[in-house]
Amino acid sequence: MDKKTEQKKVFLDIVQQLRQLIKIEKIQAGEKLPSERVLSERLGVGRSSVREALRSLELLGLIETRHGEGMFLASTQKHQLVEILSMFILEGEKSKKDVELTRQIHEKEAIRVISCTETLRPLPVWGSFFVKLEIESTINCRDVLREIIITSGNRLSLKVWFQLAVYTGDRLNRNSTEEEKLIIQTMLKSMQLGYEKEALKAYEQWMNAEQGI
Amino acid sequence: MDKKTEQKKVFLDIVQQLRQLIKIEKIQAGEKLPSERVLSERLGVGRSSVREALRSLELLGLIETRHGEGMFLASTQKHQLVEILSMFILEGEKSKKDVELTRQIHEKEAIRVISCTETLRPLPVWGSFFVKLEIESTINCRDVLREIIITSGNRLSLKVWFQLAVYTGDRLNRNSTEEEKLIIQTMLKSMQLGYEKEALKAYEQWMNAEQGI
DNA sequence: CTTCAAAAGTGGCCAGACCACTTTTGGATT
DNA sequence: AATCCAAAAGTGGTCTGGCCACTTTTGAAG
Repeated sequence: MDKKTEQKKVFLDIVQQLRQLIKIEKIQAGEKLPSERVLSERLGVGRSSVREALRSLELLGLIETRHGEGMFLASTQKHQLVEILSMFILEGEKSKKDVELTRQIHEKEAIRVISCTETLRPLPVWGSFFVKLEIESTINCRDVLREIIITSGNRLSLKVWFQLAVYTGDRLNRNSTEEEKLIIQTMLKSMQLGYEKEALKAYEQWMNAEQGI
Repeated sequence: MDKKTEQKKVFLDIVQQLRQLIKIEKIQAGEKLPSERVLSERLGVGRSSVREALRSLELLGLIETRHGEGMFLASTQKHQLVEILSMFILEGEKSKKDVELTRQIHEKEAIRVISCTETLRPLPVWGSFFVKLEIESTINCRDVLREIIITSGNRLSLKVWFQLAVYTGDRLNRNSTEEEKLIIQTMLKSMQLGYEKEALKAYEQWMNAEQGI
């Protein structure tokens, strides 16, 4: 069913797989990534395709390359806007509440965009989520939200969100409760069906349930 | 002296040259770009390097590729040709469209918050706006939006918005047209009365009208 | 003039080669 | 044994050429 979205763009697929790999191997900022040749072999694709993906990530500032040494996961904060945000956060000018609310602004908008965009809803990434939700008894909250923002397609929004998510820390980067899992399932299902209101309602429910954690 | 700034990466250099090419040849949004092979020859580099640059721009959403057809400048909103090149912030690595969309995310949320919050709606600031709209034949677009964001009460959101607004520049910091003025009046009125949907509808209308400016 | 298959043009992807640079290695020197 | 240094290995940077899949154009047959 997802044939048409799968047949395209190997280099985009590689970008996804790289993110998986970084997660699985727990590669931290500043640490070394596998070499191009190794990635090429491990992923079963040509080196040039790997390079296309890596160069894209480099232009996004997500990785650094050092000639003769290798590639490294970029230390965060290269973006002007991001720096400003960080300054604001460190100043503690207001409360965590504003950070949280602002983060949620981006999350809600992403949900709206996806729910209202025909071409975004049937993406294979959702399928993998549903499978995971079936198999696993829990799921990482931040991962779900990040995937949603990424899929919405606004890369600047993603950058802003990511910084805010980092600040939110372990209150976001944690496994869901059983109750939350059900809500998340409802939300994703609604998004996929294009039910914007239901999706947002589930999202609100999720965020409220989170308060008790 | 500029040892460290010297262009080692060909693919980054190509990104720059593409920007020049688009400017010189006056290629507009939606129009076709030279083929990879032509670019390769014209820029005197290998096709694989050209592809690394192009794929990076694609991931950034600046160009679209259609298999068998060619590559096209991403058709964002129908801007005037004036500063298509400013769609690129090569150091900032973000596209104009994303900046605008992200800015609007914050604006819309502020409108929602105000419309749904009893204590925010009757604020005196709105009164002064209505007076001004009565007397003056026009009003500064940025001022209106800034006031809305400020009133919504999320200071972090305001900071983010302000940075984005600076970047948007004179397309935002300008006086409204007669048509816009009426829309703005409708929007403010709706907000004050708590009519969220109507307010957002007017906002959308405003932003769409802005495209023609 | 219409039809439609072949050709041309284009992006997608891969394999191999060479270069420049850095790190590692292992033998020679002290 | 410790040190030093040149060779080897590892890695990113780039180019060439090839093959495939897809779209548009072309030109000959009807």
